[in-house]
Amino acid sequence: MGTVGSKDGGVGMLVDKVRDKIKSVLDKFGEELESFKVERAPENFGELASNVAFLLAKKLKKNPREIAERIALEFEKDESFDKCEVAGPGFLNFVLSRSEHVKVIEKILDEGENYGRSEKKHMKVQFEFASANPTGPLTVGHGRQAVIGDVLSRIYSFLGYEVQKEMYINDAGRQIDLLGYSLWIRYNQLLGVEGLEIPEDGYRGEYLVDMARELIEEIGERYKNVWNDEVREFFKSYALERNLKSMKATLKRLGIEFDNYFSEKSLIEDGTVDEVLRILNEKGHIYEKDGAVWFRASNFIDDSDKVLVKSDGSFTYFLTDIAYHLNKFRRGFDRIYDIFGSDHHGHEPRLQAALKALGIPDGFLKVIFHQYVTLKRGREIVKMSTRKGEFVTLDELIDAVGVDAVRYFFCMMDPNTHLNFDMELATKKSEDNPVYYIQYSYARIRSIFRKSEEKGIKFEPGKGLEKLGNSKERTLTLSLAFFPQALEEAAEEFAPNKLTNYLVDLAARFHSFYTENVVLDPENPELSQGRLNLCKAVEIVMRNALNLLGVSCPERM
RNA sequence: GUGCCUGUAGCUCAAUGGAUAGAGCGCUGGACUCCGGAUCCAGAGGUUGCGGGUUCGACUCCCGCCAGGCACGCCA
Repeated sequence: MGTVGSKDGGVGMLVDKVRDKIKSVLDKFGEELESFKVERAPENFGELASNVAFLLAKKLKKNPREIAERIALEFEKDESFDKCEVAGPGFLNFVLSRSEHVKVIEKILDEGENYGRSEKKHMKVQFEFASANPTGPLTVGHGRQAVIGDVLSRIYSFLGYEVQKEMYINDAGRQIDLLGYSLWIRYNQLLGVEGLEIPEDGYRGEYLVDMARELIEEIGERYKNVWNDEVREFFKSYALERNLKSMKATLKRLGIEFDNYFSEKSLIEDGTVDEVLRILNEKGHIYEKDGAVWFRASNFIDDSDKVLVKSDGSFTYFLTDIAYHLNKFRRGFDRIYDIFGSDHHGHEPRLQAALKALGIPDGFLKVIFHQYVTLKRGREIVKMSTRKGEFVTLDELIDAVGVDAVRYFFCMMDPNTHLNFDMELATKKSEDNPVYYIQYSYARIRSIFRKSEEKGIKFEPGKGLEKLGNSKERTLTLSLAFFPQALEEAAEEFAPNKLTNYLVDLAARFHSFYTENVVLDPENPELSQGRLNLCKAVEIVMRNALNLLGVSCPERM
């Protein structure tokens, strides 16, 4: 099945129980199957279901129903199962015994904040994300990438990987030159110098005017009408530092901090870029044409050759990025995950080609793409562009809807789909908001525990679990057992929305349970204890999940 | 023109080749003298963009169209 796995060799306990049993039955039959499904059964089809009979039927060229019935017989003698039925064309539907359900809750109470965590995998991986050009404030689009990267990092870490979060700083190249020059122009404009205009492809955002104003306070008119190499470097590095600082501050508001920041310029200065050129040259993968140095991408992929060194002698972003990945490889990572906006998708094939040319193994780099965010104010679509300076910044969005909503909303949809973010709706803070729905269920549980003391029912961990067993209790417990599987799917598919979907479902099942069952009933102390324990298990799973999402767990709302 | 992503209920989105395609919002109608009604229960709502193909079985895989987004630079 999965490559991620957990310390029990896969997923939730109940699922493992079924899986192991099926395996042993197959073994008894002298058969073997590479993989088969064990999943949550639809309503009215038991608790868990497997498609194993279909797969075996295909292999043996027999009737799936007959095979399913033979397998089902083997389950009748097993005390861990209350029921095993054949349904439809050959599905196997299982109902687990009460003692198996009890074990789930006991395990969660026992493991607490470690429930769902996997043992160390001794795999060193890196997530690189939010590597926006430090040429202006982070936009909403960057925010989506940052949150996805941060949540995936948290999940992978929880699942036993050694994870490093890194941000690449594009502090070399033409964009930074333009940034510095744009700032110099704003500076001079404020000082009353006439006839200066920011170039067409320069940075026109208001933030540079503010920055120039502060710069004047710091250094006065020292660089008025002065433009030379020294001044250029000064404005470049000043603008860069300031932008970087504000980017970090914004991300920190969202609870995102990096383990490492990596400078593009350092790759030029330490010779890695030259080394890449040398290696590629030795291997015959580059050539000169029109005064530029080209990479033979066409030898590896269906694409045209790409420039590495421009005719003016400067390096392309592509070249430094190759050097960057060579550096990552040498740092000993087992795997690199780059998170890119979809507008960079054309970059991946040639980067992969270059890594291949350098002799870096296939599969070292995995690129995760996310589609961009369409920001709306009501019906009006807000067009975002850093360079023109028309954007709603990530900071503004956080101001408007809060950290929890921002993080949750960026996670709640498949990264591969376009995200419509209606600020008007998000600022409503109404019950439309799934994050409130989930947090409300958490606060409700906390409230029950506060109430329990008032009612004189002291919570006793592990007590009364055998009293549980009605349908709401069972379905809720089943959901708890699926938490590790939800995490695994989120990790394997790089889809934080698997986790948000899991949480909404868990919250709904809790609310439903809560409505039908009185938890604190002085007339039934044993049952009250059982239900309190179930609530505690839900609380633990919710907290673990919310922590991975970076969303807060309110005691009260 | 070429490549990538997307197309599912009125809207926003789910559904590792499986059972009757599911949630939320909105709409209609119900539910606390009781642990938090920011909740719950029920109902209406579908030719999964269109057309072929693969097979026991397709929203899912393959081919061809249509629509939207993105990218096709000696920008990053």
